[in-house]
Amino acid sequence: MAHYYITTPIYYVNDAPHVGHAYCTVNADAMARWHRLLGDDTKFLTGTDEHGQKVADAALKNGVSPREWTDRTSRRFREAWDALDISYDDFIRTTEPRHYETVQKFLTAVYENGYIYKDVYQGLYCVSCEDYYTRESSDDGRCPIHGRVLSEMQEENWFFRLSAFAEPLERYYAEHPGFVTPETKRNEALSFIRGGLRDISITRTSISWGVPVPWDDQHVFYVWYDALINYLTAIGYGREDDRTGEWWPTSHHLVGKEILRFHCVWWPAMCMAAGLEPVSHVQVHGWLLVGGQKLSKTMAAEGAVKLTDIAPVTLTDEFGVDAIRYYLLRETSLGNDGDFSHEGITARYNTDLANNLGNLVARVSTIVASKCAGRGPAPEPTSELRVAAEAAVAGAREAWNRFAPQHALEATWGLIGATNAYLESTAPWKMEPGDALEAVMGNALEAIRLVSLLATPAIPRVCATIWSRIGLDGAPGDEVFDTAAQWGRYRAVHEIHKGEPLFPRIKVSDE
RNA sequence: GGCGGCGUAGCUAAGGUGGUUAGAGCACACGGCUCAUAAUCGUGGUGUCGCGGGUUCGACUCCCGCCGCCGCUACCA
Repeated sequence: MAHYYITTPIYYVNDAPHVGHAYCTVNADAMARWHRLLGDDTKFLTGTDEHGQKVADAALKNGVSPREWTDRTSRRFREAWDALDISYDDFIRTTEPRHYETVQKFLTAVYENGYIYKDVYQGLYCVSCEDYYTRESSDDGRCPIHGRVLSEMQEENWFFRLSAFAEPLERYYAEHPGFVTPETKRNEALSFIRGGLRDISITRTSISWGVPVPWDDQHVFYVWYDALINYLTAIGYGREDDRTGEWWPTSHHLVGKEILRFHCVWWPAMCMAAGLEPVSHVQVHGWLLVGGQKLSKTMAAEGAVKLTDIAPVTLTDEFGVDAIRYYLLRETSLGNDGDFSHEGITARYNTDLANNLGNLVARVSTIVASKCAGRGPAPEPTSELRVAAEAAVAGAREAWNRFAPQHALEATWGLIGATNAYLESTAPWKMEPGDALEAVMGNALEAIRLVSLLATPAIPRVCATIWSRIGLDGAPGDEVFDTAAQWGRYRAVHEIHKGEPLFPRIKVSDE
Protein backbone atom coordinates (compact mmCIF):
# COMPACT_ATOMS: atom_id res chain seq x y z
CA MET A 1 0.00 0.00 0.00
CA ALA A 2 1.28 3.43 -0.89
CA HIS A 3 2.17 5.80 1.91
CA TYR A 4 1.25 9.44 1.85
CA TYR A 5 2.60 11.79 4.48
CA ILE A 6 1.58 15.44 4.40
CA THR A 7 2.23 18.22 6.87
CA THR A 8 1.28 21.81 7.51
CA PRO A 9 3.69 24.09 9.29
CA ILE A 10 3.24 24.04 13.02
CA TYR A 11 1.61 27.30 13.93
CA TYR A 12 3.06 29.67 16.45
CA VAL A 13 0.86 29.64 19.53
CA ASN A 14 1.07 33.36 20.05
CA ASP A 15 -0.97 33.91 16.90
CA ALA A 16 -4.70 33.56 16.99
CA PRO A 17 -5.88 31.09 14.35
CA HIS A 18 -6.88 33.08 11.29
CA VAL A 19 -7.89 32.58 7.70
CA GLY A 20 -4.29 32.36 6.57
CA HIS A 21 -3.72 29.35 8.79
CA ALA A 22 -7.03 27.91 7.66
CA TYR A 23 -6.09 28.28 4.00
CA CYS A 24 -3.00 26.17 4.39
CA THR A 25 -4.61 23.64 6.67
CA VAL A 26 -7.68 23.13 4.51
CA ASN A 27 -5.52 22.55 1.48
CA ALA A 28 -3.47 19.97 3.32
CA ASP A 29 -6.62 18.37 4.61
CA ALA A 30 -8.09 18.05 1.14
CA MET A 31 -4.91 16.39 -0.07
CA ALA A 32 -4.96 13.98 2.85
CA ARG A 33 -8.58 13.14 2.16
CA TRP A 34 -7.83 12.64 -1.51
CA HIS A 35 -5.11 10.14 -0.71
CA ARG A 36 -7.28 8.29 1.76
CA LEU A 37 -9.84 8.06 -1.00
CA LEU A 38 -7.22 6.52 -3.24
CA GLY A 39 -6.62 3.93 -0.56
CA ASP A 40 -3.19 5.21 0.42
CA ASP A 41 -1.99 4.76 3.96
CA THR A 42 -2.16 8.42 4.88
CA LYS A 43 -0.70 10.50 7.67
CA PHE A 44 -1.71 14.13 7.99
CA LEU A 45 0.20 16.14 10.54
CA THR A 46 -0.40 19.59 11.92
CA GLY A 47 0.34 21.17 15.29
CA THR A 48 1.68 24.10 17.21
CA ASP A 49 5.10 25.60 17.77
CA GLU A 50 5.40 26.52 21.40
CA HIS A 51 8.94 27.58 22.21
CA GLY A 52 10.72 30.88 22.14
CA GLN A 53 11.11 34.04 24.06
CA LYS A 54 7.85 35.53 22.89
CA VAL A 55 5.85 32.64 24.23
CA ALA A 56 7.62 32.81 27.56
CA ASP A 57 6.96 36.55 27.69
CA ALA A 58 3.29 36.16 26.86
CA ALA A 59 2.90 33.56 29.57
CA LEU A 60 4.52 35.85 32.09
CA LYS A 61 2.35 38.74 31.06
CA ASN A 62 -0.73 36.59 31.55
CA GLY A 63 0.47 35.39 34.90
CA VAL A 64 0.69 31.73 34.02
CA SER A 65 3.45 29.26 33.37
CA PRO A 66 4.59 28.76 29.79
CA ARG A 67 3.10 25.29 30.01
CA GLU A 68 -0.33 26.57 30.98
CA TRP A 69 -0.13 29.32 28.41
CA THR A 70 0.65 26.97 25.56
CA ASP A 71 -1.99 24.50 26.69
CA ARG A 72 -4.48 27.28 26.37
CA THR A 73 -3.29 28.78 23.11
CA SER A 74 -2.63 25.49 21.40
CA ARG A 75 -6.18 24.43 22.11
CA ARG A 76 -7.51 27.30 20.03
CA PHE A 77 -5.98 25.80 16.94
CA ARG A 78 -7.61 22.47 17.56
CA GLU A 79 -10.94 24.18 18.01
CA ALA A 80 -10.50 26.03 14.75
CA TRP A 81 -9.63 22.81 12.95
CA ASP A 82 -12.62 21.06 14.44
CA ALA A 83 -14.83 23.81 13.07
CA LEU A 84 -13.29 23.29 9.63
CA ASP A 85 -13.56 19.47 9.60
CA ILE A 86 -9.81 19.07 9.52
CA SER A 87 -8.97 15.37 9.57
CA TYR A 88 -5.48 15.47 11.01
CA ASP A 89 -4.07 12.16 12.15
CA ASP A 90 -1.64 13.69 14.56
CA PHE A 91 -1.45 17.07 16.25
CA ILE A 92 2.04 17.74 17.43
CA ARG A 93 3.17 20.18 20.08
CA THR A 94 6.82 21.04 20.30
CA THR A 95 6.64 20.92 24.07
CA GLU A 96 5.87 17.21 24.11
CA PRO A 97 8.47 14.78 25.43
CA ARG A 98 8.53 12.89 22.14
CA HIS A 99 9.61 16.06 20.38
CA TYR A 100 12.41 16.75 22.85
CA GLU A 101 13.66 13.25 22.33
CA THR A 102 13.65 13.43 18.55
CA VAL A 103 15.17 16.91 18.44
CA GLN A 104 18.00 15.86 20.70
CA LYS A 105 18.67 12.71 18.70
CA PHE A 106 18.58 14.59 15.44
CA LEU A 107 20.84 17.41 16.52
CA THR A 108 23.21 15.06 18.25
CA ALA A 109 23.62 13.33 14.92
CA VAL A 110 24.33 16.68 13.26
CA TYR A 111 26.78 17.50 16.05
CA GLU A 112 28.56 14.19 15.79
CA ASN A 113 28.84 14.63 12.06
CA GLY A 114 30.77 17.80 12.73
CA TYR A 115 28.32 20.38 11.49
CA ILE A 116 27.77 22.17 14.78
CA TYR A 117 30.42 24.29 16.43
CA LYS A 118 30.69 26.90 19.09
CA ASP A 119 31.31 30.53 18.28
CA VAL A 120 30.46 33.99 19.40
CA TYR A 121 27.38 35.61 17.98
CA GLN A 122 27.67 39.33 17.59
CA GLY A 123 24.72 41.47 16.85
CA LEU A 124 22.82 44.63 17.44
CA TYR A 125 20.53 44.07 20.33
CA CYS A 126 17.46 46.00 21.38
CA VAL A 127 16.82 45.73 25.07
CA SER A 128 13.14 46.53 24.68
CA CYS A 129 12.58 43.93 22.02
CA GLU A 130 14.99 41.52 23.65
CA ASP A 131 15.98 40.69 20.17
CA TYR A 132 18.75 41.04 17.66
CA TYR A 133 18.71 43.01 14.44
CA THR A 134 20.98 42.88 11.47
CA ARG A 135 22.58 46.04 10.14
CA GLU A 136 20.20 46.01 7.22
CA SER A 137 17.06 45.46 9.23
CA SER A 138 17.94 48.10 11.78
CA ASP A 139 16.95 51.68 11.29
CA ASP A 140 20.42 53.15 10.88
CA GLY A 141 21.62 51.55 14.10
CA ARG A 142 18.36 52.17 15.90
CA CYS A 143 15.60 49.74 16.70
CA PRO A 144 12.92 50.04 14.02
CA ILE A 145 10.23 49.50 16.65
CA HIS A 146 11.49 51.40 19.67
CA GLY A 147 13.79 53.86 18.00
CA ARG A 148 16.41 53.46 20.66
CA VAL A 149 20.04 52.96 19.85
CA LEU A 150 20.90 49.30 19.50
CA SER A 151 23.74 47.96 21.56
CA GLU A 152 26.46 45.73 20.29
CA MET A 153 26.03 42.42 22.09
CA GLN A 154 27.86 39.16 22.10
CA GLU A 155 26.58 35.77 23.00
CA GLU A 156 28.33 32.45 22.86
CA ASN A 157 26.24 30.18 20.67
CA TRP A 158 26.32 26.94 18.86
CA PHE A 159 26.31 27.36 15.12
CA PHE A 160 25.11 25.18 12.30
CA ARG A 161 27.49 24.97 9.37
CA LEU A 162 24.92 25.86 6.74
CA SER A 163 27.69 27.22 4.54
CA ALA A 164 28.90 23.68 3.93
CA PHE A 165 25.70 22.80 2.12
CA ALA A 166 25.48 25.27 -0.74
CA GLU A 167 26.91 22.82 -3.18
CA PRO A 168 25.08 19.71 -1.88
CA LEU A 169 21.83 21.67 -1.94
CA GLU A 170 22.36 22.75 -5.51
CA ARG A 171 23.04 19.18 -6.47
CA TYR A 172 19.95 18.02 -4.61
CA TYR A 173 17.82 20.56 -6.47
CA ALA A 174 19.31 19.46 -9.77
CA GLU A 175 18.63 15.83 -9.08
CA HIS A 176 15.11 16.43 -7.73
CA PRO A 177 13.41 18.83 -10.12
CA GLY A 178 10.10 18.46 -8.32
CA PHE A 179 11.51 19.18 -4.87
CA VAL A 180 9.95 22.62 -4.60
CA THR A 181 6.76 23.54 -6.42
CA PRO A 182 5.66 25.75 -8.02
CA GLU A 183 8.73 26.39 -10.10
CA THR A 184 8.87 30.11 -9.36
CA LYS A 185 9.33 29.31 -5.70
CA ARG A 186 11.93 26.72 -6.55
CA ASN A 187 13.86 29.38 -8.41
CA GLU A 188 13.60 31.73 -5.49
CA ALA A 189 15.09 29.13 -3.18
CA LEU A 190 17.83 28.29 -5.64
CA SER A 191 18.82 31.89 -6.13
CA PHE A 192 19.03 32.27 -2.40
CA ILE A 193 21.35 29.28 -2.21
CA ARG A 194 23.46 30.60 -5.06
CA GLY A 195 23.72 33.94 -3.30
CA GLY A 196 25.89 32.28 -0.68
CA LEU A 197 25.01 30.69 2.63
CA ARG A 198 26.17 31.81 6.03
CA ASP A 199 26.28 29.69 9.12
CA ILE A 200 23.43 30.20 11.52
CA SER A 201 23.32 30.37 15.24
CA ILE A 202 21.00 27.72 16.55
CA THR A 203 21.08 28.00 20.32
CA ARG A 204 20.37 30.59 22.97
CA THR A 205 21.59 30.97 26.51
CA SER A 206 19.39 33.92 27.33
CA ILE A 207 16.21 31.91 27.57
CA SER A 208 15.20 28.58 28.99
CA TRP A 209 11.90 27.97 27.21
CA GLY A 210 13.19 25.60 24.57
CA VAL A 211 14.67 22.19 23.96
CA PRO A 212 17.90 21.77 25.95
CA VAL A 213 21.07 21.14 23.99
CA PRO A 214 22.06 17.63 25.03
CA TRP A 215 25.81 18.26 25.08
CA ASP A 216 25.66 21.69 26.70
CA ASP A 217 23.01 22.28 29.32
CA GLN A 218 23.55 26.04 29.35
CA HIS A 219 21.83 26.27 25.96
CA VAL A 220 18.45 25.66 24.44
CA PHE A 221 17.82 25.39 20.73
CA TYR A 222 16.57 28.38 18.87
CA VAL A 223 12.86 27.94 18.03
CA TRP A 224 13.15 27.52 14.29
CA TYR A 225 15.70 24.87 14.75
CA ASP A 226 13.57 22.67 16.89
CA ALA A 227 10.38 23.49 15.03
CA LEU A 228 11.36 22.06 11.67
CA ILE A 229 12.23 18.76 13.25
CA ASN A 230 8.60 18.22 14.23
CA TYR A 231 8.06 16.54 10.88
CA LEU A 232 10.37 13.79 12.05
CA THR A 233 9.07 13.66 15.59
CA ALA A 234 5.68 12.60 14.30
CA ILE A 235 7.15 9.56 12.59
CA GLY A 236 9.29 8.56 15.52
CA TYR A 237 12.75 9.53 14.31
CA GLY A 238 15.41 8.46 16.78
CA ARG A 239 12.95 6.85 19.13
CA GLU A 240 11.82 3.36 19.91
CA ASP A 241 8.77 3.66 17.70
CA ASP A 242 10.86 4.91 14.78
CA ARG A 243 8.90 4.59 11.54
CA THR A 244 10.99 6.94 9.48
CA GLY A 245 11.61 4.22 6.94
CA GLU A 246 7.92 4.00 6.18
CA TRP A 247 7.08 7.68 5.90
CA TRP A 248 10.32 9.31 4.85
CA PRO A 249 11.67 10.80 2.64
CA THR A 250 8.62 10.57 0.37
CA SER A 251 6.67 13.23 2.17
CA HIS A 252 5.03 16.53 1.45
CA HIS A 253 5.35 19.78 3.36
CA LEU A 254 2.77 22.41 2.52
CA VAL A 255 4.13 25.80 3.54
CA GLY A 256 3.43 29.47 3.00
CA LYS A 257 5.82 31.50 0.91
CA GLU A 258 7.00 33.44 3.95
CA ILE A 259 8.75 30.39 5.34
CA LEU A 260 10.16 29.14 2.09
CA ARG A 261 13.74 29.69 3.14
CA PHE A 262 13.45 27.61 6.25
CA HIS A 263 11.87 24.70 4.44
CA CYS A 264 13.72 24.85 1.16
CA VAL A 265 17.19 25.76 2.37
CA TRP A 266 17.72 25.19 6.07
CA TRP A 267 15.65 22.08 6.43
CA PRO A 268 17.13 19.99 3.62
CA ALA A 269 20.61 21.06 4.76
CA MET A 270 19.82 20.00 8.31
CA CYS A 271 18.66 16.62 7.07
CA MET A 272 21.81 16.15 5.05
CA ALA A 273 23.87 17.09 8.07
CA ALA A 274 22.08 14.47 10.11
CA GLY A 275 22.72 11.90 7.43
CA LEU A 276 19.11 11.80 6.36
CA GLU A 277 17.66 12.20 2.90
CA PRO A 278 15.72 15.49 2.73
CA VAL A 279 11.98 15.56 2.30
CA SER A 280 10.96 14.82 -1.27
CA HIS A 281 8.52 17.64 -1.84
CA VAL A 282 7.80 21.11 -0.54
CA GLN A 283 4.66 22.69 -1.93
CA VAL A 284 4.71 26.45 -1.43
CA HIS A 285 1.48 28.39 -1.36
CA GLY A 286 0.82 32.10 -1.66
CA TRP A 287 -1.24 34.37 0.51
CA LEU A 288 -4.82 35.37 0.55
CA LEU A 289 -5.07 39.11 0.39
CA VAL A 290 -7.92 41.24 1.51
CA GLY A 291 -8.58 43.98 -0.98
CA GLY A 292 -10.63 47.01 -0.17
CA GLN A 293 -13.83 45.00 -0.27
CA LYS A 294 -16.60 45.37 2.18
CA LEU A 295 -16.62 42.97 5.05
CA SER A 296 -19.70 41.28 6.36
CA LYS A 297 -21.52 42.84 9.27
CA THR A 298 -20.26 40.15 11.57
CA MET A 299 -16.72 40.61 10.42
CA ALA A 300 -16.96 44.38 10.55
CA ALA A 301 -18.45 44.26 14.01
CA GLU A 302 -15.34 42.49 15.13
CA GLY A 303 -13.25 45.21 13.59
CA ALA A 304 -11.81 42.89 10.99
CA VAL A 305 -9.84 44.59 8.30
CA LYS A 306 -6.90 42.29 7.84
CA LEU A 307 -6.95 38.65 6.93
CA THR A 308 -5.13 37.83 10.11
CA ASP A 309 -7.95 39.38 12.08
CA ILE A 310 -10.55 37.03 10.70
CA ALA A 311 -11.15 33.97 12.81
CA PRO A 312 -12.08 30.89 10.80
CA VAL A 313 -15.03 30.21 13.06
CA THR A 314 -16.54 33.58 12.13
CA LEU A 315 -16.70 32.33 8.57
CA THR A 316 -17.96 28.85 9.28
CA ASP A 317 -20.68 30.33 11.47
CA GLU A 318 -21.80 32.62 8.70
CA PHE A 319 -21.47 30.41 5.64
CA GLY A 320 -21.07 26.86 6.87
CA VAL A 321 -17.97 24.73 6.90
CA ASP A 322 -18.38 23.29 3.40
CA ALA A 323 -18.82 26.70 1.84
CA ILE A 324 -15.63 28.01 3.40
CA ARG A 325 -13.64 24.94 2.53
CA TYR A 326 -14.94 25.12 -1.01
CA TYR A 327 -14.06 28.78 -1.30
CA LEU A 328 -10.54 28.36 0.05
CA LEU A 329 -9.84 25.49 -2.33
CA ARG A 330 -11.62 26.73 -5.42
CA GLU A 331 -10.95 30.44 -5.54
CA THR A 332 -7.20 30.62 -5.89
CA SER A 333 -4.51 28.54 -7.44
CA LEU A 334 -2.11 27.24 -4.86
CA GLY A 335 1.24 28.93 -5.24
CA ASN A 336 -0.16 32.28 -6.25
CA ASP A 337 -1.57 34.94 -4.02
CA GLY A 338 -5.31 35.19 -4.12
CA ASP A 339 -8.04 37.60 -3.18
CA PHE A 340 -10.14 37.00 -0.15
CA SER A 341 -13.44 38.80 0.09
CA HIS A 342 -16.89 38.48 1.50
CA GLU A 343 -18.32 39.10 -1.94
CA GLY A 344 -16.16 36.34 -3.33
CA ILE A 345 -17.40 33.84 -0.80
CA THR A 346 -20.99 34.85 -1.43
CA ALA A 347 -20.57 34.56 -5.19
CA ARG A 348 -19.03 31.10 -4.98
CA TYR A 349 -21.67 30.04 -2.54
CA ASN A 350 -24.61 31.18 -4.64
CA THR A 351 -23.37 30.13 -8.04
CA ASP A 352 -21.39 26.96 -7.53
CA LEU A 353 -22.94 25.54 -4.40
CA ALA A 354 -26.55 26.76 -4.35
CA ASN A 355 -27.39 27.16 -8.04
CA ASN A 356 -25.33 24.41 -9.58
CA LEU A 357 -24.85 21.68 -7.02
CA GLY A 358 -27.64 22.18 -4.50
CA ASN A 359 -30.26 22.89 -7.08
CA LEU A 360 -29.24 19.91 -9.20
CA VAL A 361 -29.71 17.57 -6.27
CA ALA A 362 -33.06 19.19 -5.49
CA ARG A 363 -34.49 18.99 -8.99
CA VAL A 364 -33.44 15.39 -9.48
CA SER A 365 -34.84 14.39 -6.09
CA THR A 366 -38.16 16.00 -6.89
CA ILE A 367 -38.58 14.27 -10.22
CA VAL A 368 -37.58 10.89 -8.82
CA ALA A 369 -40.04 11.36 -5.99
CA SER A 370 -42.93 12.20 -8.27
CA LYS A 371 -42.24 9.99 -11.26
CA CYS A 372 -40.17 7.06 -9.98
CA ALA A 373 -42.04 6.40 -6.77
CA GLY A 374 -39.14 7.82 -4.78
CA ARG A 375 -36.75 5.06 -5.77
CA GLY A 376 -33.64 5.92 -7.73
CA PRO A 377 -33.40 3.92 -10.95
CA ALA A 378 -30.22 2.46 -12.38
CA PRO A 379 -28.09 4.37 -14.91
CA GLU A 380 -27.61 3.15 -18.46
CA PRO A 381 -24.34 1.45 -19.34
CA THR A 382 -23.73 4.07 -21.99
CA SER A 383 -24.95 7.59 -22.05
CA GLU A 384 -23.77 11.01 -23.06
CA LEU A 385 -23.52 11.72 -19.37
CA ARG A 386 -21.12 8.86 -18.97
CA VAL A 387 -18.73 10.60 -21.35
CA ALA A 388 -18.91 13.77 -19.30
CA ALA A 389 -18.52 11.81 -16.09
CA GLU A 390 -15.42 10.04 -17.27
CA ALA A 391 -13.89 13.32 -18.35
CA ALA A 392 -14.60 14.77 -14.93
CA VAL A 393 -13.14 11.77 -13.14
CA ALA A 394 -9.99 11.90 -15.22
CA GLY A 395 -9.65 15.66 -14.84
CA ALA A 396 -10.23 15.65 -11.12
CA ARG A 397 -7.90 12.75 -10.53
CA GLU A 398 -5.12 14.38 -12.47
CA ALA A 399 -5.59 17.71 -10.70
CA TRP A 400 -5.75 16.28 -7.20
CA ASN A 401 -2.64 14.29 -7.94
CA ARG A 402 -0.71 17.38 -8.87
CA PHE A 403 -1.81 19.32 -5.82
CA ALA A 404 -4.28 21.49 -7.71
CA PRO A 405 -7.57 21.53 -5.78
CA GLN A 406 -8.80 24.45 -7.82
CA HIS A 407 -8.65 22.46 -11.01
CA ALA A 408 -9.99 19.32 -9.44
CA LEU A 409 -13.08 21.22 -8.41
CA GLU A 410 -13.36 22.89 -11.77
CA ALA A 411 -13.38 19.48 -13.44
CA THR A 412 -15.94 18.20 -10.96
CA TRP A 413 -18.21 21.15 -11.57
CA GLY A 414 -17.97 20.39 -15.27
CA LEU A 415 -19.96 17.26 -14.57
CA ILE A 416 -22.54 19.22 -12.61
CA GLY A 417 -22.97 21.53 -15.57
CA ALA A 418 -23.22 18.63 -17.98
CA THR A 419 -25.88 17.02 -15.82
CA ASN A 420 -27.96 20.18 -15.66
CA ALA A 421 -27.68 20.48 -19.44
CA TYR A 422 -28.58 16.82 -19.85
CA LEU A 423 -31.77 17.35 -17.91
CA GLU A 424 -32.66 20.31 -20.11
CA SER A 425 -32.20 18.33 -23.26
CA THR A 426 -34.07 15.24 -22.06
CA ALA A 427 -36.75 17.15 -20.11
CA PRO A 428 -37.77 14.26 -17.85
CA TRP A 429 -40.53 16.40 -16.32
CA LYS A 430 -42.40 16.05 -19.61
CA MET A 431 -41.93 12.30 -19.87
CA GLU A 432 -44.36 9.62 -18.77
CA PRO A 433 -43.16 7.18 -16.13
CA GLY A 434 -41.43 4.28 -17.80
CA ASP A 435 -38.06 2.95 -18.96
CA ALA A 436 -36.99 6.06 -20.82
CA LEU A 437 -37.63 8.29 -17.85
CA GLU A 438 -35.95 5.87 -15.49
CA ALA A 439 -32.87 5.78 -17.67
CA VAL A 440 -32.57 9.57 -17.60
CA MET A 441 -32.99 9.78 -13.87
CA GLY A 442 -30.64 6.88 -13.27
CA ASN A 443 -27.99 8.62 -15.30
CA ALA A 444 -28.49 11.86 -13.42
CA LEU A 445 -28.28 10.09 -10.07
CA GLU A 446 -25.14 8.32 -11.13
CA ALA A 447 -23.62 11.66 -12.08
CA ILE A 448 -24.55 13.06 -8.68
CA ARG A 449 -23.00 10.06 -7.00
CA LEU A 450 -19.76 10.66 -8.88
CA VAL A 451 -19.82 14.36 -8.07
CA SER A 452 -20.08 13.63 -4.39
CA LEU A 453 -17.20 11.20 -4.70
CA LEU A 454 -14.97 13.66 -6.55
CA ALA A 455 -15.78 16.58 -4.27
CA THR A 456 -15.37 14.63 -1.04
CA PRO A 457 -11.80 15.75 -0.35
CA ALA A 458 -12.95 19.36 -0.51
CA ILE A 459 -16.42 19.31 1.02
CA PRO A 460 -16.77 16.00 2.85
CA ARG A 461 -19.73 16.91 4.96
CA VAL A 462 -22.18 17.86 2.23
CA CYS A 463 -20.95 15.02 0.03
CA ALA A 464 -21.86 12.54 2.73
CA THR A 465 -25.27 14.18 2.97
CA ILE A 466 -25.85 13.92 -0.75
CA TRP A 467 -24.66 10.33 -0.67
CA SER A 468 -27.30 9.43 1.83
CA ARG A 469 -30.00 11.49 0.14
CA ILE A 470 -29.65 9.49 -3.02
CA GLY A 471 -30.07 6.40 -0.91
CA LEU A 472 -26.52 5.12 -0.67
CA ASP A 473 -25.14 3.55 2.46
CA GLY A 474 -22.03 4.77 4.21
CA ALA A 475 -20.02 7.64 2.80
CA PRO A 476 -18.30 8.45 -0.50
CA GLY A 477 -14.91 7.35 0.77
CA ASP A 478 -15.92 3.86 1.82
CA GLU A 479 -14.92 2.28 -1.44
CA VAL A 480 -11.51 2.74 -2.95
CA PHE A 481 -11.53 5.45 -5.58
CA ASP A 482 -10.68 3.39 -8.64
CA THR A 483 -13.68 1.19 -8.00
CA ALA A 484 -16.05 3.87 -6.83
CA ALA A 485 -15.24 6.16 -9.76
CA GLN A 486 -16.48 3.71 -12.36
CA TRP A 487 -19.66 4.57 -14.16
CA GLY A 488 -22.69 2.45 -13.38
CA ARG A 489 -22.32 1.57 -9.73
CA TYR A 490 -25.55 3.21 -8.73
CA ARG A 491 -28.24 0.55 -8.44
CA ALA A 492 -31.98 0.67 -8.78
CA VAL A 493 -32.65 -0.03 -5.15
CA HIS A 494 -32.08 3.27 -3.47
CA GLU A 495 -34.62 5.42 -1.78
CA ILE A 496 -34.31 9.13 -2.39
CA HIS A 497 -34.72 11.69 0.37
CA LYS A 498 -35.36 15.17 -0.82
CA GLY A 499 -34.52 17.07 2.35
CA GLU A 500 -34.02 20.77 2.87
CA PRO A 501 -31.96 22.80 0.39
CA LEU A 502 -28.30 21.94 0.85
CA PHE A 503 -27.21 25.52 0.31
CA PRO A 504 -30.04 28.03 0.69
CA ARG A 505 -29.26 30.99 -1.48
CA ILE A 506 -27.81 34.05 0.19
CA LYS A 507 -29.75 37.18 -0.61
CA VAL A 508 -27.43 39.89 -1.79
CA SER A 509 -28.65 43.36 -1.00
CA ASP A 510 -27.00 46.15 -2.88
CA GLU A 511 -25.92 48.84 -0.56
C1' G B 1 20.84 49.22 -4.75
C1' G B 2 20.70 43.69 -6.11
C1' C B 3 17.63 39.41 -7.52
C1' G B 4 12.69 37.87 -8.92
C1' G B 5 7.58 38.35 -10.12
C1' C B 6 3.25 40.70 -11.84
C1' G B 7 0.24 44.18 -15.27
C1' U B 8 -4.84 39.91 -20.49
C1' A B 9 -12.72 41.64 -21.34
C1' G B 10 -16.83 45.57 -15.92
C1' C B 11 -14.77 41.84 -11.92
C1' U B 12 -11.69 37.29 -10.97
C1' A B 13 -8.39 35.35 -14.02
C1' A B 14 -6.23 30.69 -17.80
C1' G B 15 -2.84 30.22 -21.44
C1' G B 16 1.31 29.96 -24.63
C1' U B 17 9.77 26.04 -27.38
C1' G B 18 5.87 32.95 -31.60
C1' G B 19 1.53 30.97 -36.26
C1' U B 20 -5.73 29.24 -37.93
C1' U B 21 -11.38 33.50 -35.21
C1' A B 22 -6.67 34.87 -27.22
C1' G B 23 -9.75 30.28 -24.17
C1' A B 24 -12.99 30.46 -19.15
C1' G B 25 -16.14 31.74 -14.66
C1' C B 26 -18.95 35.82 -12.47
C1' A B 27 -21.83 39.95 -13.76
C1' C B 28 -24.90 41.82 -17.81
C1' A B 29 -28.47 41.31 -22.29
C1' C B 30 -31.81 38.48 -25.20
C1' G B 31 -34.33 33.80 -26.05
C1' G B 32 -36.05 28.75 -24.27
C1' C B 33 -37.91 25.76 -20.19
C1' U B 34 -40.93 25.51 -15.82
C1' C B 35 -38.66 19.59 -12.60
C1' A B 36 -35.74 22.73 -9.29
C1' U B 37 -33.16 26.95 -4.02
C1' A B 38 -36.33 33.63 -9.12
C1' A B 39 -32.75 27.97 -9.94
C1' U B 40 -31.57 25.80 -15.15
C1' C B 41 -30.42 25.57 -20.63
C1' G B 42 -28.96 28.29 -25.22
C1' U B 43 -26.97 32.61 -27.65
C1' G B 44 -24.18 37.22 -27.20
C1' G B 45 -17.27 40.28 -26.29
C1' U B 46 -14.81 46.17 -31.77
C1' G B 47 -10.60 42.73 -24.98
C1' U B 48 -5.05 48.46 -28.18
C1' C B 49 -3.22 40.72 -24.03
C1' G B 50 0.51 48.02 -19.14
C1' C B 51 3.30 51.90 -22.63
C1' G B 52 7.18 52.67 -26.51
C1' G B 53 10.62 50.51 -29.64
C1' G B 54 13.16 46.05 -31.87
C1' U B 55 13.77 40.93 -33.98
C1' U B 56 10.52 38.12 -37.44
C1' C B 57 6.89 36.35 -43.12
C1' G B 58 4.16 36.74 -38.34
C1' A B 59 4.46 38.56 -31.10
C1' C B 60 -0.01 38.86 -26.26
C1' U B 61 3.99 35.04 -26.37
C1' C B 62 11.31 36.56 -27.67
C1' C B 63 14.80 41.18 -26.91
C1' C B 64 15.59 46.41 -25.12
C1' G B 65 13.69 50.64 -22.62
C1' C B 66 9.77 52.91 -19.72
C1' C B 67 5.48 53.26 -16.29
C1' G B 68 2.71 51.05 -12.26
C1' C B 69 2.25 47.28 -8.38
C1' C B 70 4.52 43.46 -5.31
C1' G B 71 7.91 39.99 -3.12
C1' C B 72 12.89 38.42 -1.31
C1' U B 73 17.66 40.61 0.18
C1' A B 74 19.26 35.22 6.41
C1' C B 75 18.77 33.97 12.09
C1' C B 76 11.46 38.46 12.50
C1' A B 77 6.53 32.55 13.39
